[in-house]
Amino acid sequence: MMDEISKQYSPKDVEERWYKFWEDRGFFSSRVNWKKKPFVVLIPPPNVTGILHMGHALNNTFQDILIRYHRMKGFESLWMPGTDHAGIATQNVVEKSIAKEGLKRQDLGREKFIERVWLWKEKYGSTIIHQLRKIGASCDWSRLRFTMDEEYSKSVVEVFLRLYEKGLIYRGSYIINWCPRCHTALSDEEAAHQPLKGNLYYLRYPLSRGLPSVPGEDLPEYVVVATTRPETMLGDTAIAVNPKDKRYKKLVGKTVTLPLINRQIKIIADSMVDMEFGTGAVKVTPAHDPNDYALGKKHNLEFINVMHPDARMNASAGKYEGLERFKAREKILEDLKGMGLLEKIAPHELSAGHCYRCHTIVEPYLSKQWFVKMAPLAKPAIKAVKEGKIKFYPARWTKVYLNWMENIQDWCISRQIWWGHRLPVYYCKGCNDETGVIVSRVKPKRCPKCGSADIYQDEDVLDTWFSSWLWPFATFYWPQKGLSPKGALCEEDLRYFYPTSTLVTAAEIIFFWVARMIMAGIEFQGKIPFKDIYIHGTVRDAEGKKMSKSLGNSIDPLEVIKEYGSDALRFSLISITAQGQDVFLSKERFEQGRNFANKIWNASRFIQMNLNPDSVNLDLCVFFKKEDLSLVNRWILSRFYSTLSEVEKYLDKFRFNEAANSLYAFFWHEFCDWYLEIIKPDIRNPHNQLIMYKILEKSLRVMHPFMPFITEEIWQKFPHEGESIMVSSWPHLQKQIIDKKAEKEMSVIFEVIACIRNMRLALEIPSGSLDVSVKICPSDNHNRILLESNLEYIKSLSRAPNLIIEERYRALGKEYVNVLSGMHISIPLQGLVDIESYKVKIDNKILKAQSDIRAKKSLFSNKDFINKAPQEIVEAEKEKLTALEKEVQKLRGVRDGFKA
RNA sequence: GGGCUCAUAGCUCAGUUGGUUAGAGCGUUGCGUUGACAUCGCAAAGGUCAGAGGUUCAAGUCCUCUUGGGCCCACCA
Repeated sequence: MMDEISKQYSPKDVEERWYKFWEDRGFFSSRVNWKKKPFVVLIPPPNVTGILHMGHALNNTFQDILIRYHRMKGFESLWMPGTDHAGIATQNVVEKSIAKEGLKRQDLGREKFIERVWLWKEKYGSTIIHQLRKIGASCDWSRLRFTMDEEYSKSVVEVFLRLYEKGLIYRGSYIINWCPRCHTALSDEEAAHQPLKGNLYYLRYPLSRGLPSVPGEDLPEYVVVATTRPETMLGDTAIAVNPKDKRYKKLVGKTVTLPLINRQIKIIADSMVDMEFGTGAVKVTPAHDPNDYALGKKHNLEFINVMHPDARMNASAGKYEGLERFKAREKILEDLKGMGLLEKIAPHELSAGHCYRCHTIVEPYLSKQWFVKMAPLAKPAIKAVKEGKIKFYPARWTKVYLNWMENIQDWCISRQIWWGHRLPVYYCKGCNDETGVIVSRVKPKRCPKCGSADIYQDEDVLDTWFSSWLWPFATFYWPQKGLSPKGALCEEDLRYFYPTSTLVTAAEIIFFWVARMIMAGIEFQGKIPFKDIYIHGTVRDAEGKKMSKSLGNSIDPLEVIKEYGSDALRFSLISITAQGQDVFLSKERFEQGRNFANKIWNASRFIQMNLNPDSVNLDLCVFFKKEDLSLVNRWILSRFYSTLSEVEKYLDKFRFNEAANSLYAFFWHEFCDWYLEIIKPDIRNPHNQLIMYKILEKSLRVMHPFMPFITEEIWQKFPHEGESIMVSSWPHLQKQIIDKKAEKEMSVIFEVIACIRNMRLALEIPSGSLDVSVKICPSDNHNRILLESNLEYIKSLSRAPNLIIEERYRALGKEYVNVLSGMHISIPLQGLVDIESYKVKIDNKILKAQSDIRAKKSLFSNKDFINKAPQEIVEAEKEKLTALEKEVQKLRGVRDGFKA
């Protein structure tokens, strides 16, 4: 007995129930099974602070489709879930939360503050994990990992040590991106440059007097430099000009007096200076600009840091000490102006790095940080992609990746925040700064060099990405051996599931994450971490702006699920997202998915109401051959398998939208609109019963990865084998059932029906009594038999019960005729309509056909076409031409018939 | 400065290795339906594929340039 299907599909009643069912039965979890091939997807771990947005919904739907598809195809399918501790982001959130109690993190102290972060994480950190369940994500939750797990941290420490021992990690003072609000260093990737409207300030630096002067030498009173950041002038230790610059030739080696500070600074020459820009003379501030830093090193200049970590001016700034940097800028300009040393101000478009967390303008800042030497790691990672071992979809991202990798800069990995992996670096107070550095897995009791026990750990933590780049193998507990805390054998898991299969992510994190995972995978596992990388687009609003909470233009996926259902959300997102293109979303776009879900629901309901379950209990295929099936049954089977083949082809190429649209068109417009309508009058026929059921059941399985909930709900109500559609097998592609001849024949029938419908509309004939005659050439047995043997439903679908098939043209007097595939379709006019207007219509048709004929003929008059084009194209064109010529002939006959 | 990407129906977009009749969803218009579904069905209208040149027997598709959007990278003070 089948459960009845209710009239309305109501997603919220079913989604939660099935999700729980799947999870309770353990369908999401996977274990090493050497008899099966693994298929592994690593979730891009969302931040613990994250809440589900459309980008996640899109990203995770792609992954879930891949995972469910491969699971059904018989792979040991593992979707590894987890969250990222997101150092700065999380610290900021918790700082805000304690601020409500009037506390700063410094009030609590490091240890207490970290405790609070963990408490926060326990309470809110799995929000997004719960939300992912709402969209149906079939992650193996039993393997859930967190980048700050105790075990995960062991991987991080191990990696740090190995790189350090290899000489790939070093400490040094360099200009880094400093966020004055977060009080930490940032990597170059974390300080994205954004255009900024600013000014170019032209400052006069007076030439110092009392210098060795050559008699008769005509020296200017001052040198003018141009700068966008005048406040840094307090740290200037030189002026640089291009050695080729004639304007300044005689000034090289001379000294100027730095205004406001009255420091004597030299004019140096360096080819790095662009003569075209500004005045051709550059102020050099080695402690506040990366270029100036390089100049400073090269020319042995002094490095004067003029700011505190919070971007207030420090003691080196003289009387400006204590002023915030932009306040100091104003004051300095004012003072220079007063002294007549501000020559001019010109508007200037510039770009400045912004903190990726708080969007504060970063300060290029000289400080001592830890770095990873990247070039040696990049080398094999470049090779792997160039050799095609790792492929990007769409391929264009390959170039982006290679370009970055080939110009890779060292990676600043130390952060001056509290939440994160502490550097496994210790210092001995007994030794000096250089020799007292100890890198160790555990805190050493004594200094190995001097034996002192006075040892302390580095205060810094590692960049968050320094843990996430290990995700492909740290999630399998590398480098641990033996049983994992979750009871699996670590090495075995790693050996079986690594390398993973497909990574699905957005372009924004190719540098942050994807490239670094490739480097870490090759370095620490000796193997690439994944084979395919599918890069999908960004979700934008209808205006094309990136959807984000701060812009207030986001559509909450959970709201969409509430209103339309999870399957509708998934299907809509997938079907409108072309490979690698951005998606422009508005809420109405989810109606398409909702409507499709409803269509599936109602078609199933209809089938259930008309299905005798006994008729499908036996595998009736045994009892009849394909040839015994009616044309329409052979046709729908063929269309199903053609569609299946397309879906597989598209999924294998990550063309999800094409796969979704194939399914949509097949199920709705072929199965529902044509097939079910055709078999309706004869629905109890055992063949129809069986095929109808089979097509529905198999379609549900193919649609399941896209729309997991509704397919499960319906599948369970029909006769089925197994516990759940999600662990049923993917339909086997039976190519021999694809029947192009049946598809061709059905398309002739569809054309005839559509033609009659159109003629009826044109003549405005109400339903019911319509005399139609289809006249077929006596030699055309094929079409005659085709139409005669399918006459019943041609009549009913064209609502022309009096339809007759005739072998010869019989004059009906006045008639309206269409010519189609060599057939005359004719409706007697019964003197009701204006013949002249139909003559005009026919004349127009003749004209159109004649112009087509001319186009074809010119094609054939071209010898190159006949000689160079492939034979089958030429043949096809010939056929089209003869068909057109026949049509014109017949149309003429019809038109002339009117005259009779 | 270098690179990527987009421009196709009123709107939002598909269109894979070039093949001659360029598709979908929404919208519009007309018709229809008393038991699968109005969250429906049948139809229609609507496109010189941004512009110019080139390659080719054949170009929405490949190449060059132009125009106009979007994005990324880069040390121009």
